[in-house]
Amino acid sequence: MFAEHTVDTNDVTPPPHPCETWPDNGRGFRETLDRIGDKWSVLVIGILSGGPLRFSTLHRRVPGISQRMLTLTLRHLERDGVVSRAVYAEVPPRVEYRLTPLGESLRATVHALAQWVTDHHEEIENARRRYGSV
Amino acid sequence: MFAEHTVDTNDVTPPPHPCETWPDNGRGFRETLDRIGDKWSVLVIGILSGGPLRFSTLHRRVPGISQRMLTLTLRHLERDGVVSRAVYAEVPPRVEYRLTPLGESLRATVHALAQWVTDHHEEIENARRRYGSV
DNA sequence: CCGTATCCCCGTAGATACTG
DNA sequence: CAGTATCTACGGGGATACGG
Repeated sequence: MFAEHTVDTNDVTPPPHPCETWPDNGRGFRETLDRIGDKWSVLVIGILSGGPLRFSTLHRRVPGISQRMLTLTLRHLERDGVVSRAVYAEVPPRVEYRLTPLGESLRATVHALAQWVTDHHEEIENARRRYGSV
Repeated sequence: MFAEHTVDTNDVTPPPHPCETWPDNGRGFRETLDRIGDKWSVLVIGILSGGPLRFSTLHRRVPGISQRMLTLTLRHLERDGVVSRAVYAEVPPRVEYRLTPLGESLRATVHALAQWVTDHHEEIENARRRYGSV
């Protein structure tokens, strides 16, 4: 997938590219990436990686998400096999969401992404200010 | 960041919170994530991680992107300090894009993401089929 | 070759109100 | 509590045509 190419700058030997074996040159990649790369999925996955949570708790922990979007996001993640949904026949009703094994396998990556964003948030802010108004 | 703890089945007792290191409880995270998490950025970053490329080459390598969206994506990445743009006064004109050091620091994460998607693409497809039509 | 400028569509997402 | 239902808007993004 991502091309094999040598960089002229110094000794930057890039780590081996994992994506050479892609069937349709990235379309499938994009398609799947859209699933976990939409507006809320990564955040929800990250929060659920701390353990199972019920709907309302999740709603409180995802800042700014609407009830509707949380529902939709969870449905999509459930459909894609990343999140599982358990309904407990109680009063009051209780629904718990948790990561499936597939979802768990995303933990490290999501955390890495979150870490990067955390580490470089300021840097990006500064770059944007330097760039001026766009 | 996202909590690493294990949760018992009832979440009555407040568990150690994810996102503790974020100033505004995740909003900044989402804000920054939107930048690199839009429709094309991750793909462009991944492809540029193979080395500098000119516009037309990039255009060919990002399957399905329109000229307009490639331009916009590159501008945003440039603004955020992830990509740099070099214009060479030649005939025919040549413009090269490459990752900045900040962009390079994203390489591992982007590749991890790409790897995950590659590894689990099929699995997700299957899950979606099992789930039925939505 | 490397873009900008326009037009326009349609999906995403918010607000609000209502149910099991 | 845990969702649906509906209505609406906003803007992302494609198609196309044109400029440097």
